[in-house]
Amino acid sequence: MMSSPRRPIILTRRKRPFQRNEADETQNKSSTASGARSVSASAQDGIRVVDHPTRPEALVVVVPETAGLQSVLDALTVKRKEGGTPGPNKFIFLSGRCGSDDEVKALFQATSENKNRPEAGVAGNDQTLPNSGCTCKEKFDGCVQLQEPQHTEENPSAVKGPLSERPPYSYMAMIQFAINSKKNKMMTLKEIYNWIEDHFPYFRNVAKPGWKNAIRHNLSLNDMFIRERADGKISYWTIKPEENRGLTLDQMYKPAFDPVASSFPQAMQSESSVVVMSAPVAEVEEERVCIPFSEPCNSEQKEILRKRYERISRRKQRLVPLSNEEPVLLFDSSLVSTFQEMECDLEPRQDLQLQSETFKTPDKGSHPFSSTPSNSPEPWKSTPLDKGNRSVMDFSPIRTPPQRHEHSELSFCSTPFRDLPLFGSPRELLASCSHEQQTESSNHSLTEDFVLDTMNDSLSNILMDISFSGLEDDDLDMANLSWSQFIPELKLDVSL
Amino acid sequence: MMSSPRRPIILTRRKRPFQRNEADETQNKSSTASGARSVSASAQDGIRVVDHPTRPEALVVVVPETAGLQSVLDALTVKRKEGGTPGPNKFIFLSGRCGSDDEVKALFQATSENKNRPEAGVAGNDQTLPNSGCTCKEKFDGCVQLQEPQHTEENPSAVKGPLSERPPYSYMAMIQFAINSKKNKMMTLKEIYNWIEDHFPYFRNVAKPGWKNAIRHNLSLNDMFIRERADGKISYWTIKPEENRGLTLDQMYKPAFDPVASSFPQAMQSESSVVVMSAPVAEVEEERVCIPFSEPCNSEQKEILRKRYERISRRKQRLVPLSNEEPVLLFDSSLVSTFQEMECDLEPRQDLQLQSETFKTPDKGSHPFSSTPSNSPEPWKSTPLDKGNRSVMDFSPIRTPPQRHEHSELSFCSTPFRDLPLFGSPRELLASCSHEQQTESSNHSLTEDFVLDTMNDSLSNILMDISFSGLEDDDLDMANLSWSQFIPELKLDVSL
DNA sequence: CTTCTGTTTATAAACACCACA
DNA sequence: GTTGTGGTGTTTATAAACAGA
Ligand SMILES: [Mg+2]
Ligand SMILES: [Mg+2]
Repeated sequence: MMSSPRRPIILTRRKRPFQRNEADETQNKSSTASGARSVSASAQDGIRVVDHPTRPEALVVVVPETAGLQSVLDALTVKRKEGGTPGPNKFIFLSGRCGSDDEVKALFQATSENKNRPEAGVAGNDQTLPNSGCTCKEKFDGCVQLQEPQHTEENPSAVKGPLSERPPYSYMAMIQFAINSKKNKMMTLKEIYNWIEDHFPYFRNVAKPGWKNAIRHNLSLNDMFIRERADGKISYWTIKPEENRGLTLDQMYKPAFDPVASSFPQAMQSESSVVVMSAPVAEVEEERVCIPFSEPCNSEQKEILRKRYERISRRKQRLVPLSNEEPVLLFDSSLVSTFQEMECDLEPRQDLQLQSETFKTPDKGSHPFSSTPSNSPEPWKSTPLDKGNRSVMDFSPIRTPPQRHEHSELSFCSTPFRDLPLFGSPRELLASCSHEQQTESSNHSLTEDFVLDTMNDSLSNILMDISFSGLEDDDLDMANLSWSQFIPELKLDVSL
Repeated sequence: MMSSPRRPIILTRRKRPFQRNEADETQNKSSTASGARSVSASAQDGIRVVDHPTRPEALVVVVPETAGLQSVLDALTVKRKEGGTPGPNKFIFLSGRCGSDDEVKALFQATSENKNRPEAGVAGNDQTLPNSGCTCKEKFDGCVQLQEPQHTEENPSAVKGPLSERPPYSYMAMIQFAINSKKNKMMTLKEIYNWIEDHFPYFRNVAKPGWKNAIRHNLSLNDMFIRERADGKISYWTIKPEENRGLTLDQMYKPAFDPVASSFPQAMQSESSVVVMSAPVAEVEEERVCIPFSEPCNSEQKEILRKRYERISRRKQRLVPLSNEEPVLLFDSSLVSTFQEMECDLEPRQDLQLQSETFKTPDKGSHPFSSTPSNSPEPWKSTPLDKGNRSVMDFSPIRTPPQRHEHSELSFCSTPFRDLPLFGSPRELLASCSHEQQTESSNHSLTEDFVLDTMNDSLSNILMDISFSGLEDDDLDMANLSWSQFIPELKLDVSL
């Protein structure tokens, strides 16, 4: 029934194209009119740059595998000249053959439309936030919360497909989803409960009440979740900004049984690769977040990338791909091979057997011979062929090596994207990018970093957040930093 | 049967004097001849300074409650003049009325005699350490491992009283005991297993094999335990030096059923207080480890001390005293009242009831109403009157606020006491001690720090380790730093 | 007094990784 | 060389006790 206790298993590599079910174009109801500029695809070397349908600060870049990095930069430069000054600062790269621009936009419309749900219709608990002395800015568009479509009371049973299947996300992941869904990135415990119950009815309907204990346990135990007390009595849970990957539920791809996310166009489900990465929100000076591209990479380069990965992620154990009914996010296999040796040989999976009873209740067996309690020494009753049931999503907090400050005090009015700019200028980004290497082998190109940082988020989620403070929407005084000025510099560094 | 999962419950406040059983003076077999100097008690104001029976670097200072700090310093100065140059640098303070000097020495003989057990007689696994390319110094006397009395094969059944009662120590504590028992403060996993099995036969005899899983789990999860790989294949587990409290099993007081530790003189079991604290081994510059004395302390001072405690200890939740069959370490109640409001009103404890079945097997109940699974909403089947079953020992790692370095590389030949001196000079100690305060209320005296740092180790274990590098036994070139020169400075600072 | 929130430990489990047979 | 295999290490889940508001 319940899946195994260990579940970093989030986004898994898929083997075949999805079994696409039909009810697709039914929910194209999202905000195509709100922030969507027109699709302006500048076809250079087959590259197409498409506005994100709902997020004006984001661009979707469709890159064929044959296209070089130079072409991408050119295309972005052209696109930059078309747009206004506070242009997009987030880039979602799709590598591989994709359908039309509308299909690309529909792709992100579907996933960014976050489960139409009344955000404040549950119990009225959420009103505590805007009223309790919090003077946050009301409109902040750099954040993730794109929904609020004022659907009052849809059928909450349609939120998840089977209505009560346990989501494939760990508690740590779900808490991050919940907190990152708020503008100010802070939630009370009760709000977290409600968010999870609303988005995953499993916990409201079938889970034992102990799941709330588990939530509290995770909040306390994980260093990335910190409690901040307002002057009043209520305390909010936040995510350490320097460890926040900005993960949100809408970044996750929902498998076919999800009626909302299943509207992927068929053409994209075969060979495309979606690479979306959330950069850490706080200051990141040592490790760079770069565009992932598949470049050939020899073994020692792999080793360098592996070590670099270990510096960035707190995770000590590598993640590996695969599974079928877990949520899947498509990506190009050539990206994987640089870090994990292409273990895509998944067996046909004789599914069932004791499928529904693999969860072993504790205290039952008292296996007297193995120190790991479940390593049943009788091999005939082991769970059949769990190989292949692997994943690649890394929800672990970001490791920030020096850990300079013990975490800032409670700052209510801060939107992390604004108060904690990644860099003061594009030149700072590039300087730190090449500065990092010069101690050891200083001759590997920038594209290696791309691949590396792909590994950092386990090849699944790379949203490049350049997000200079000078380019923020309301800091237009500094916005004369030309975006196209940034592109040639990057080009220069790469060609070196 | 098994006690509750949550067990920071280590050293508990006791209510009445112990039921002292008789087999006491039988094991005075320890190394009185080895490093024991003669008892030289300099009675000033009733203070007696006694050499530690087995540890030449340590002094036992018996301080009546009426004695002032000045008297202690005078007594230590006198004692210093008697000894040689590399004099003792560890001080164990006994406050309260104690017996004769021999009784005092017998006290520490009994407890420091660490469970006579052949250290290499189990399976031969321990030989990996001295042979595997480790070039550690063979003789290091600043460490804890005092046993090795070459008792080949005593009855291992006599190690613990009931032969298979679960020890009251958490896994984290036991791992610290194990690792700190080694000279070089590093152990392989197998060595840790063996040490625990040898010292607590419960795990060899009655525990389910899952306890080894728990050990590994603790090693991995706790940041204070770090794995260091030699160039070879074996990997050692160590304790982050800056978080190591130096806890050892022989610092713990064993209750009466323990035949070894039960040899406390009767006179000391009534009103004495043992205060032993291990200073962190690594560099500690912000927070001072000071002598605990009971000084009157008003409420705002308490608040300062409480906040300071929170800076030092990683523990977020206060510890509270009490229990009866748990190991007990005596301490003066006036020390407690400064931090924890003297909650010594323990009920008479109607002991049994479902005493032997309080451990609830998971998955049994499915309590559908409380998010903490065991909060059985039926109050009639709750465990009876657990109030009073409290403790005060803090095994949590020491919090080092800035966390400057990511932990040094694997240094095999280092003995932490030598390589990581606490201070370069006594003056540095005092400077940092008074330097710490000057930001806020700079007028509270040094004795407040004493009380505070008592709180840090939960009023139970304070071993003052002054341990200047210049006073180390083989660095005699710098040893002309007079010890008596240090004492007046401290005196000056205190009287200020 | 209870309930909710928060902290800490214990235990089971899955699985990754690796030395070694 | 490959290939299991068992020991070691990491991570998550769950139950539980208990502190504190
Ligand atoms: Mg936390
Ligand atoms: Mg660890």
